Amino acid sequence: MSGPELDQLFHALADPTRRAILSRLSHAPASVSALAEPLGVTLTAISQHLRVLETSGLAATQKLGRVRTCRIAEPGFTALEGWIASHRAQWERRLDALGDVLEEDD
Amino acid sequence: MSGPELDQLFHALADPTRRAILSRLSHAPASVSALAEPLGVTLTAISQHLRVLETSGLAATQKLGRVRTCRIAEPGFTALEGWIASHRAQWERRLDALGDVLEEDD
DNA sequence: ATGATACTGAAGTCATCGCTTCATTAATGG
DNA sequence: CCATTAATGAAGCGATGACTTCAGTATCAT
Repeated sequence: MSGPELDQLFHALADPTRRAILSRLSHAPASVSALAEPLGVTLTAISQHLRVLETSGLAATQKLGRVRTCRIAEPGFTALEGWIASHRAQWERRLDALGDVLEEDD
Repeated sequence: MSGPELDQLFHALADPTRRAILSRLSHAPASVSALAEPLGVTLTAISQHLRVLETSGLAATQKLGRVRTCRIAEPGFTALEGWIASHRAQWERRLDALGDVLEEDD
């Protein structure tokens, strides 16, 4: 889970169209055309988004004939949860420590 | 947890300098100067990063005198974990379904 | 008051992003 | 074989991103 990989991962998730694609794929696999149809963008745009999702490990695709079938992939989500898990402990300790200080507020 | 908020959140996390800031702050609060020192960038750059982190709910700052003290904030991380939690079930169901199909691979 | 310290605002630069159009390749169906 | 369909490559465009420098504003110490 190196730095550039995390850059790619979070960057991939930062775009609403890509998150919509992921949401769609988490329901069922789909072709590029099927993904494009409800999103109001070009096939080309979807292809580009898919490349981003693929290199960040969030989606995987497979071309059979002229149809590319896209689905959710594991490595991206594993990396995401791994990063959060590796920081959660410190966050919670820090946020608890803040709670002690913030008793004058609110 | 609306769309634009998620955009901001993931965008904030996509930058290595900002993640370094968060990592530092998850250890202890720090001033802007203290954050800048080990990162090899300008004070101005840190100020700009802090604005991003603050609007995405990942950090909070407070200026006393001429020193701005920065610390981890809760809403950002809550939103992050909330988003993941709301998708994990479908992902896992999907990835399990893939496992059944991927017996020809690897 | 004076000078140093801690930061912020404005403006500019260079790279990257998301998207489009146009052209092309490749597979499929009549 | 020919037309349609599915997708990709190339190139360009407007917008945004990360960063810098330079100039300013407060605050603090002496």
